[in-house]
Amino acid sequence: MSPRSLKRLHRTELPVATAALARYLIGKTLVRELPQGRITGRIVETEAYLPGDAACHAFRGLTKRNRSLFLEHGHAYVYFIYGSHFMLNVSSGKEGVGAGVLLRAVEPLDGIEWMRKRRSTTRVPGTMCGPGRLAAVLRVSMKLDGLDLCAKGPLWLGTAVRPVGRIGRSIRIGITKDTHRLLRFYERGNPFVSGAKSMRD
DNA sequence: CGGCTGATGATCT
DNA sequence: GATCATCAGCCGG
Repeated sequence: MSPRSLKRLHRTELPVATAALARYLIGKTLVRELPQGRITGRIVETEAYLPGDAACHAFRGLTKRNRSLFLEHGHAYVYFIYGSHFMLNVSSGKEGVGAGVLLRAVEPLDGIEWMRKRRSTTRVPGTMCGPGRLAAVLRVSMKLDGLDLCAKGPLWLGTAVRPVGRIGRSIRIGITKDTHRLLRFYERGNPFVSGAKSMRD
């Protein structure tokens, strides 16, 4: 099920603006190359973190931790939080602009059996719903921070394998600043989207 | 389903 | 010392 038609997204086709990129990435493919094989998933939920947005990690300027957010759009920004989870983001904006898109949920496409072994849970459907679970299954860690997701490598963005459904929009999940902004995007009705039921319709 | 809580460690004040 | 873009487990309805 890894069709030849799966191609890397070219940087020139990625929207530069953060919210536009967050919306654009819904339905696209996330590809993880591992020694054990390839895992692919369909991106079904994202959140935008804009310049001037108090919830964005770049809000207070460049630091060692958030420097990848300032890379040209299409690079990975990975960080560690709550003592146990890695979060995977796609940088947005031109080089020097601190903004990005958090990948919150992916619908499993290929490599599902291997993914399940990675997680010692009895729950089957929610394998990659939620940013922490997503990173755990795809073995995303700080080693991937700063990676070019438009280039051949261990993690990259690919074209959609099937048409995207209706896209919903809501407030972002789990933040404490700038909470009212409608910067979360998701494919409506997709069972792999995280959050409460009301946040999936 | 929805709501709550403790775990856990890097980062910044 | 506080904060934090979360999660699993547990509880009540």
